[in-house]
Amino acid sequence: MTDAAAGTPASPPPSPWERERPARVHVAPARTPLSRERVVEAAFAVLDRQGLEGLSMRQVAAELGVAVSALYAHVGSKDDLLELMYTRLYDGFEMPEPDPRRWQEQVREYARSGRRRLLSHRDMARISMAHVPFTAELLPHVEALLAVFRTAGLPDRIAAEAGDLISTYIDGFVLEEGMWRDRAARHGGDGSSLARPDWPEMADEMQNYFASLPPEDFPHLRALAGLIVSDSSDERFDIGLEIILRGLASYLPDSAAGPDQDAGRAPDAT
Amino acid sequence: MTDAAAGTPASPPPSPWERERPARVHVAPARTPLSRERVVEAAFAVLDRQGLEGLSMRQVAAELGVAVSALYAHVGSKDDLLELMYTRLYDGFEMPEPDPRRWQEQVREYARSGRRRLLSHRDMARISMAHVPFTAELLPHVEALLAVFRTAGLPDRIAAEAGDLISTYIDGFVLEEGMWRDRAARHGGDGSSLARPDWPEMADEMQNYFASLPPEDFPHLRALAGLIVSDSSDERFDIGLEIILRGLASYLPDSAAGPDQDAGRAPDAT
DNA sequence: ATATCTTAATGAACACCGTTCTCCCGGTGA
DNA sequence: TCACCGGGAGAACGGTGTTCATTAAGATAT
Repeated sequence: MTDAAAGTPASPPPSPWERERPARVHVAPARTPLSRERVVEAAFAVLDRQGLEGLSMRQVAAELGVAVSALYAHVGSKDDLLELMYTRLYDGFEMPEPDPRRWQEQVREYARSGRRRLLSHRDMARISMAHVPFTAELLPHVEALLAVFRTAGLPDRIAAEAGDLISTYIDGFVLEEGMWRDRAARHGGDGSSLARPDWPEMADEMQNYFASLPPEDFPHLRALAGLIVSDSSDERFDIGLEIILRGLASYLPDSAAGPDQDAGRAPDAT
Repeated sequence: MTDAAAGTPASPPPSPWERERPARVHVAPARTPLSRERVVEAAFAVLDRQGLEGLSMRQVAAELGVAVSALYAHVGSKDDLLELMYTRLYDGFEMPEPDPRRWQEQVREYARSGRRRLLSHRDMARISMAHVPFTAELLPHVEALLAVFRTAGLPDRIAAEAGDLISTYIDGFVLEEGMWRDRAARHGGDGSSLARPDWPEMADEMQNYFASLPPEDFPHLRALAGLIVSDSSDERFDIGLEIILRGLASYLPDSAAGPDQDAGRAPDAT
């Protein structure tokens, strides 16, 4: 493409059997070296912009201005890349020093910050759901969480399940949040470049739909409609969390009489 | 659609947020009746044989000995097909008549049979996790579940969350089960046509791994290792379920004194 | 300075994927 | 009898993850 001069007889196009020599066009503007970290970073950029469906190796490569195959020198496979993204979610995740008197508040804090991290990247809950934290980098976090439960005095069988239980709850809750968000986006932004959430309108439609159900067949759904499509996801998250915490607390040896003083509603998350 | 579940309440009109399906199945088949039902059936066959990654329109078509494009006369899209599979999971799912005195046992039964259904098809939990039961066919089930919670006397805010909570728990638990199963299969059956689970060997390896962790850094993980990789998934499922049930029970107006007589450990003991 | 080795990036290729389009066959209603 | 039309066939389009041989560039050794 360099020599398209008009005056000189143009070279014929190369015959198919002779290998075309690129003649060193468009090379090397002294770019920063590609690294695993940069690949993961670009993957997050693509994920946030296009969602998990749009997260392809080619898109990541395009984000970096690099060939697709160059990525495989740093990540091994797409699954590998997703696992790196999953692991990176927990970078700098501070785990509490177990304090038996504050264990419920500590779990609350863990769960809320976990949800916050999941919400910080689009479709991140879907990625998290597909992975298990039993890798070398993540085991310390699991240990710290189990420490909270066990030093709180929970029986071993309960403590062992508690970790899975709240982790699954966090992932599942945020995943469902994302599904509603996507649905609302598809609802409002029809093919437009920018799909605005349009959540209030959709919540209204759902309310109307629930209200239109035959009252004799769906009394409870109608009664709870307002709470189910509640616009305050934070509150819903805290309620589910509290249910689990109360269930765990009931296994404390000294909890012969219901929830302790710390098991009330959370003081409204920010 | 011709044979709706007889025992369950009638399906309401489709909600506005669920995508409209062509639903052009009305012609009486004269010859080979390639029907929506047969497509879904073939999809399940492929799913069970090849897993979710191997479930492609082309594979389904091959299963039926038919061209790929023929499928689109009956299902509209792959997402549509997945939703049909998700919906079919609940076919013939009998929901209990709410009985305030047996509500915990009713929830236990619901959860266990839900898990059983999820386990009846490979990777089904992943499909279930990606969907929401607020479609016309599934709303009656949601209603019935909420009925159990509400007639049990749970406050509305709690009952509204309880449905999501245990549904998420069931899906999440089975999804994790499947992940371990896959990992074990990849572990033992290396490329072979038949990947045997080989679970005991992998459980041993995990035990060894946990045991090899530095005791001063991972005391709790080491202490709980045996319970975490327990070979009895049924028991683990029941324990997590019991935690949730106890948490819910704590919101009952008359539960000033901890768990009631029905909230003990599941009958199956270690 | 020259030759060699190493590393990372390239572009083409492969085998798939979901979806759509056109074409054609065969049974049905008039 | 004949036009019609729905359902299946087959090819095609643009996209996917991954692999391969080749090349450009830098470092090292002679």
